[in-house]
Amino acid sequence: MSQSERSGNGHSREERYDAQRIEAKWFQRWQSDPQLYAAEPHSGKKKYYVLEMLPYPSGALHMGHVRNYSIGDALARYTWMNGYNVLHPMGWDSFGLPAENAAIQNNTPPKQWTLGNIAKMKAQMKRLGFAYDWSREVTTCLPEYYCWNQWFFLKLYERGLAYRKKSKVNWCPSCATVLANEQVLANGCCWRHEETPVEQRELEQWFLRITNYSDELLRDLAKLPGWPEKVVTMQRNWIGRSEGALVDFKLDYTQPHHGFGPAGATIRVFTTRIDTIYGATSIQLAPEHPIVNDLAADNPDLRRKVDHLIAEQRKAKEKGDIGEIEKHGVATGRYAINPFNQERIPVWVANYILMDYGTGAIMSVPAHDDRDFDFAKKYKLEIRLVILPITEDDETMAEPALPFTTIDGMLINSGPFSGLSCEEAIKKMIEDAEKGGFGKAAVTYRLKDWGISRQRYWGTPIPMLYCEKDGIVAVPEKDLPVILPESVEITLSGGSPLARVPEFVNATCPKCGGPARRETDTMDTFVDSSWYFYRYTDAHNDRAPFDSKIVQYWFPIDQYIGGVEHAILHLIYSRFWTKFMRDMGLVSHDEPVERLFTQGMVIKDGAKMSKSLGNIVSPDEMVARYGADAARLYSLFAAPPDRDLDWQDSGIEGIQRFLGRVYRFVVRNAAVARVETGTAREPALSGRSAPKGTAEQSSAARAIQRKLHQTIKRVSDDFQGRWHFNTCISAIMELVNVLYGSEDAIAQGAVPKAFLLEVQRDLVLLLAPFAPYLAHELWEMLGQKEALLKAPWPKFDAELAKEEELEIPLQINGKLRSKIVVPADSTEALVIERALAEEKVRAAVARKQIVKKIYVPGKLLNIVVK
RNA sequence: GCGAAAGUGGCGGAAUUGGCAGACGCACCAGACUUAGGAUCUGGCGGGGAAACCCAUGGGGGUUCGAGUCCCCCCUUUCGCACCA
Repeated sequence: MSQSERSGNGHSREERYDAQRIEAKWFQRWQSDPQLYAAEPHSGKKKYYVLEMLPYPSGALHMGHVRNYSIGDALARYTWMNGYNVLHPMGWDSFGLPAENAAIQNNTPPKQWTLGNIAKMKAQMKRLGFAYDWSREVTTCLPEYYCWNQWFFLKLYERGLAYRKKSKVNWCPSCATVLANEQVLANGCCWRHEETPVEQRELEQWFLRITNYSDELLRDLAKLPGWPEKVVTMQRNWIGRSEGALVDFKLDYTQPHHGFGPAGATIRVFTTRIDTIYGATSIQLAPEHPIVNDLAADNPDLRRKVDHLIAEQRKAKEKGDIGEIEKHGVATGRYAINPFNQERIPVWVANYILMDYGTGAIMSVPAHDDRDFDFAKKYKLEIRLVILPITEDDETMAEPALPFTTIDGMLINSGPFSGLSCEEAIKKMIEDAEKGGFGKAAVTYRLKDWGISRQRYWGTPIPMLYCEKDGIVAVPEKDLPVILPESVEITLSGGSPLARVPEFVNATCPKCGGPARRETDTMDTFVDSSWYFYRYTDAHNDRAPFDSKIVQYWFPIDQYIGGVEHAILHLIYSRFWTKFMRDMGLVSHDEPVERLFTQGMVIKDGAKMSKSLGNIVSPDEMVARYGADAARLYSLFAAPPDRDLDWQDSGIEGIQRFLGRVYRFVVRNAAVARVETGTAREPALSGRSAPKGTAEQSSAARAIQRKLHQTIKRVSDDFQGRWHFNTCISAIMELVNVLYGSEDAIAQGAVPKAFLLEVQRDLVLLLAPFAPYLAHELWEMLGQKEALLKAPWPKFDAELAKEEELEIPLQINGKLRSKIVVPADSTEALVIERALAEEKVRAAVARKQIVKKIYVPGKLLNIVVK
């Protein structure tokens, strides 16, 4: 076929790549087979659990979802093709505040709104061709699921891991509910209302004792080599373990007219540098420290100043520039005794001390701490040097620049401890403090217990009752689930909407049979997502959250894929939940997720897509214009998946063009190859049955074969390694370009037909994980009967991928001067001989002395001359 | 302030181990075809220069036969953490 015949009067109708027609056809077929993507319950195959983070059913998928699921779907399909029993489920994180907002705005019940959204998004996912096992779909807002949230809550309560306490909580006025610490942004605003400062309120709340697992959550990060370093670091920082000591400073009551108040006579400080304690020249208390209240009780002037500090701290916290505010404080006029040397040091209140870290009190050592140094300078407090740097020459030990904060030092001015290294001193001083009963080793954490009470309607009811006689009483397991009532008036003020539903609130105490009031708070939705991936393995179990034996088969999750924004919240709660379930005997592993992948954001014009910027790209529109395959392939092609992706409409057009090229090539060559191979006149080119170098193998055919196997390697390697699907898709494009470049040779019959069929088969197989619609269409066109979903992945043959000739760049003194083509098996001597015969090299080397010849086999030759 | 990642053509990006910088795609330019299409095919495309060549991976040094890649200093961007005692 000549070029003009091929493209002459435009493409005939069947040569046009009509994504909509193809995708509609396969969509229909796939819908008619609900078992298509089902995981096998009993299988001798190796299992593979690939999971994408379940979405919140907001109403429509966005491009971030498409990207996330395209990665997971490609992996699932690749894994199927490699013979695994694959679990690839999907579900809905469907409780949460937006449903209530929608209810208020549209007067639609949250359930109806949510289920409607789920239906819409599920249809979008199906249209995009994602291969989910829908028989395992999990919808967290349905009683079949949240029943088990309640069941777990009872188990936590039985084990003392759920408890109720009055505490200062983060209150978002916009959400009209409490937030977990993890849901408060660094700027002190709500994670969902980035402009709304979170307030502090005192409320009775339910907490989960995640801090029981602080150490294990930290330690087991070492068991997660398959997690991004970044996420591991974020979790480590979030847990914030800090090793040090608690030391008690007694208030000095030898001062006239002072007793002590309800907070006692002892100020307990936390320090990581007990070795510097002889340098402590003041005690600094957080403004909200209980002892401050006592000290200010009969001192209105101090009270006023302290209140000012509190207000200032709060304001800074709300503005988000805590850390930026200037350090200042106020002397209380009182003194405390350093238990090591009985020295009286002044007690201050300072705005840089936080009540919610450590003990809310520190010993201030200006010479060896940056902040204490600044503070002491400002208020002219004594700065006493107690640590010297260790130098080579002991004689000339110089005074360091202050503050000297490093721990590689030696103590001076520290009584019996002088002369010890810091490390030694820390050990010894803690021992002495323990012996003396005024201190001990201690570890503090930044991680706090997880407050899960939410004063909202659309969530899992907490299965607890309050009886006038028996107090707090758990709902008996047999009475679960506590059903969330459906006709509830929803407002965003006045506490939980459930409190206004008498049928819900009024209950009977299971202990005494008397009247009881039901808990009207619901659970944080992060409870739902902490264990949902276990439910997928046994989604219809109505006797237990899941069967442990089934979980045993599928867990851990082999690959979890989602956004890095869940690095702390969801991923730390999930780890906690797994450990708690392990301690219950429900599961036997320590960590739920073997490998984690965090994909980058999809942005447009350099900014995150958002309504206000008007730069939203709608998946529906992309699918309608270019097809699902193009949308998916582009989302993988435009950038490596771990980086942000800058969406460009012209880019997806290029992808559509590429799919068209593939389509047209197969349309032109499928039938030819099929018919001819039916007669088996020509040997297949590849495989061991066809010896290389036989006459039938034109150089064009060999070139195609070489490129094919190089492509198989590149694509396969990427699935095993870096997941740089952008480069493996470009590799497939290169293969297609080679096929186009060979069309004249094909037309002349220089490419054996059986091989032509095989190349097309492999091309389709390579494309199948990324563009399933087109791949299925072409697979059928090639006359393949086997199911493409589980057809074996093409095998890479290194022999067939080998180049016969190599182009060797020639450098003179490291500068590229020329290139020569040599047989691939050339010896170094031959390459050098040929290189020296090359004209440009001869000129460059003339009248010069060759100092050195560096040959990198198959790569390059560098001749060093003088 | 601390920690991490990144910085390469007009654009997205490639170069996985120190070995031809710019693969693949977009945009653009030219040509072909013409049932005139926002289709398809072919070719060109970092900068300078007629050419030989020279310059070029945020900037400056260094190591090396050879550096986008390794080392040191600096700049910028993004992300995370942040009075954490």
